[in-house]
Amino acid sequence: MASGQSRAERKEATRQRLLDVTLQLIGSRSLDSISLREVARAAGIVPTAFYRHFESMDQLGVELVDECIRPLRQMVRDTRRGVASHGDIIEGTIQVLGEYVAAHADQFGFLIRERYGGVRQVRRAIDTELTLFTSELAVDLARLTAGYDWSTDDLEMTAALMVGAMLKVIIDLVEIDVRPAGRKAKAAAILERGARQLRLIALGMTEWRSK
Amino acid sequence: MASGQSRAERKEATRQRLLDVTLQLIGSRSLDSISLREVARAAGIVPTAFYRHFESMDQLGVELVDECIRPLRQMVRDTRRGVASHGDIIEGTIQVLGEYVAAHADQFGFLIRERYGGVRQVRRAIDTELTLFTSELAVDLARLTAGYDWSTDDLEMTAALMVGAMLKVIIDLVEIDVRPAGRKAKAAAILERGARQLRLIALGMTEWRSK
DNA sequence: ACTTTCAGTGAACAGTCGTACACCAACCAG
DNA sequence: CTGGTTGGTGTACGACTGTTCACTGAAAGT
Repeated sequence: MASGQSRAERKEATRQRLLDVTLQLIGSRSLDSISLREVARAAGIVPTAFYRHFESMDQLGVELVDECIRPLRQMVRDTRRGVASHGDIIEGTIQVLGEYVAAHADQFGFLIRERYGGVRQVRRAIDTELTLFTSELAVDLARLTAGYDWSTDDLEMTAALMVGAMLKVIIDLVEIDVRPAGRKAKAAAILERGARQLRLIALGMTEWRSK
Repeated sequence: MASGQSRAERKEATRQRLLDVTLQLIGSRSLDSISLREVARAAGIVPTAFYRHFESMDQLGVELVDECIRPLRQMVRDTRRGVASHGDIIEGTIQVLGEYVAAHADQFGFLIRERYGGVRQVRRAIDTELTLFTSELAVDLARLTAGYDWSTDDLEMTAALMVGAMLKVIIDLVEIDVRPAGRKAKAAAILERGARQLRLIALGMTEWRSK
């Protein structure tokens, strides 16, 4: 352990280590089945030193959500950019989705597992982000349906349906990702199915009229 | 505690009590954050007596899934019956859904929370049931799309999309159900949104052609 | 150079946990 | 009536938990 760092840097390093080992320790268990001592042990510090960085495991959980959601935000941004250049919106979205989930399987696994099972604060943090995601998609849809005067309610419900479908794709991807026997083929099938579901919805949109 | 029962009946009674208190103890926590001792305490027996009924909390969890899924099966059956008598399939389905979730909020809450966060065996038990549900819907859809020669893949992906949407409805219903401020109105809004999502999908189906 | 700050230490605490074991006493079959 | 079966009891054990407290020593501020 070379130590050519300032004190603040050292602190930030262990803090990050605590977050990292927690994520990796989680594997496929729930956050609140992991003890503070266990995390400290894995991070190579004494239990009491944990409190120099977080006041509880719950708080660590909330900050872990933030960190896991950052790549998700990046994904959304990239998708929107990719959309501008590609002709097929759905194909582009699905492709980006596949890449990001593969690159951040641990983080997505954590988010999925804590979405409903976790502590209230953690659940809330995830839920907020997801709602935000949905509204952003609704805005995009408004652009696409301009001229058909869709109600905001209809836009929101369609966006929610699409986000739900994408979420299911992510979940399925993460679930196969753990044991990589024929991983690529399975992933492709899941993505393809998601794409078809989006197309089906898009097809419905062409016929839909807000009443 | 009047005891005008046979020994077998007494045993079954405490067994059921263990399942009941676990479900009610779960409230909004995860199953594996509940200790064997806690359950025994709530059921009014000594910790060691727990082993006369289940060999571990995990096994109790699996059996609890079975018990919680029974009303779900009933719901599916009722829905299909209701469909035969009603003109509007979607409207009927949604209505039955709303009633069943309201009547079994605890059970559904448990299933939702353990769907991704729980122990492997519990997750598997829930997943199996859900997959079965989807295939049954696919069969129903095959009847409706007869003449348009849909591929089985397309039937399955459409059924999955619909089940996903319904699942989201259930989740939203359970989440508001805990604090009943304006519960009825919110529930109605959620159900209405779910109905519209199903209609949007149905609309897409009329335009879809399997390639 | 001197003092303050503070990330990390190590021992100790009161609890809770799962489980093993010997022990009842009420039921039931013979 | 009798003897085995078996839910349920009570005690005990070692392991692990979150948190307290006084501490150390190197970096940072002056």
